[in-house]
Amino acid sequence: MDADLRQKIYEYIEKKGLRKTVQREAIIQAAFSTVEHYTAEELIAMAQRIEPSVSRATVYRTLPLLVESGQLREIDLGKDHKTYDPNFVNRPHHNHLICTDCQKVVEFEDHYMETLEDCISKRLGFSPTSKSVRIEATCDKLKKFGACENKHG
Amino acid sequence: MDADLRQKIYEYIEKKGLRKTVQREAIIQAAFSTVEHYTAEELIAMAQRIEPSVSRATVYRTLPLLVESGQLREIDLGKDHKTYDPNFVNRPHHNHLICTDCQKVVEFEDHYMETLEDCISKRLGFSPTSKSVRIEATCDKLKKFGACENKHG
DNA sequence: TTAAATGCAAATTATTTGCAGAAGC
DNA sequence: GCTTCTGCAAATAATTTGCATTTAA
Repeated sequence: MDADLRQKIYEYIEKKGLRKTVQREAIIQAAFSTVEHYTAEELIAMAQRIEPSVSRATVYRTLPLLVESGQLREIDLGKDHKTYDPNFVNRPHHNHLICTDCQKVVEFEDHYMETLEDCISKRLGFSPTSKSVRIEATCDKLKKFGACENKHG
Repeated sequence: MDADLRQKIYEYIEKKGLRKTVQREAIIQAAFSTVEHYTAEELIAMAQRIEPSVSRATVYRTLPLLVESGQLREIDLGKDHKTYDPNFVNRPHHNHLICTDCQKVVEFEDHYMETLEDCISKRLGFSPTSKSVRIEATCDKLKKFGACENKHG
């Protein structure tokens, strides 16, 4: 886990007058031990592997902290649950493309979109704080070869 | 309500071998009687004003039909419920900006984004089927004048 | 010491579903 | 007449919360 990231989180926790607990420690450890997206439920499992006393409630209470601190991003992939993305610290401007064939999520960066976002917001009289771009798309491989990497069945 | 839109929906219903019922009729009527975004719950109320026998279950069962038919769009505004947008037929390429001060949703169109979407998808080996761009932003008016149109309190 | 954090289990909220009766074709 | 639809009420699933207890500072 990135030392700088850890420091930023603890700075945030301290600034807020919050406390350092073994459960939080484990959740933070787990939250940034991967570059994969995960759900709250998955994070519970990951954190419990580090510290079995971590409960569902504490994870659900800690997730908003990590998001507020700016180190973790909550993204919407069109599912009925929230998804968390630990990669925004390293790549703050990336977006997501979701394959409608295999549900795979591909991250991509595009700097024109940043510029556009600024233009649009200014044109409308706003200052952008965050954006989310989600593109759903079909896999060209599937169409050509009848197969898609992750496609089941 | 747009006659063409109505026709397209009924074409879809017929093509699917589905039936025309008073409840569906009322829900369709309600769904396209406004240009405002609405939630499922709000649509229930609107439809019941037209036909009191409309139930929650039927609205929830009809919404996916309207979305599949391509006449209604399900959008995500970062709330814990789905939002429906009846304006995509007229403005298929619009996106949404959400004011973090007053929660107002501003629709905007940008054709560069369309182009970008195509480029990005092709670059990655996909064909886009739908995109959603959501920008969250603070209101410049609020910053300058300490007021934001819809801001409460 | 004292305010904050925890686990548990119950509550909440949006949405879905099973079923028996009603209605379209 | 045979399905499809419907309303109802119960089920589901993700997330939140109240409370008694524990723990960090």
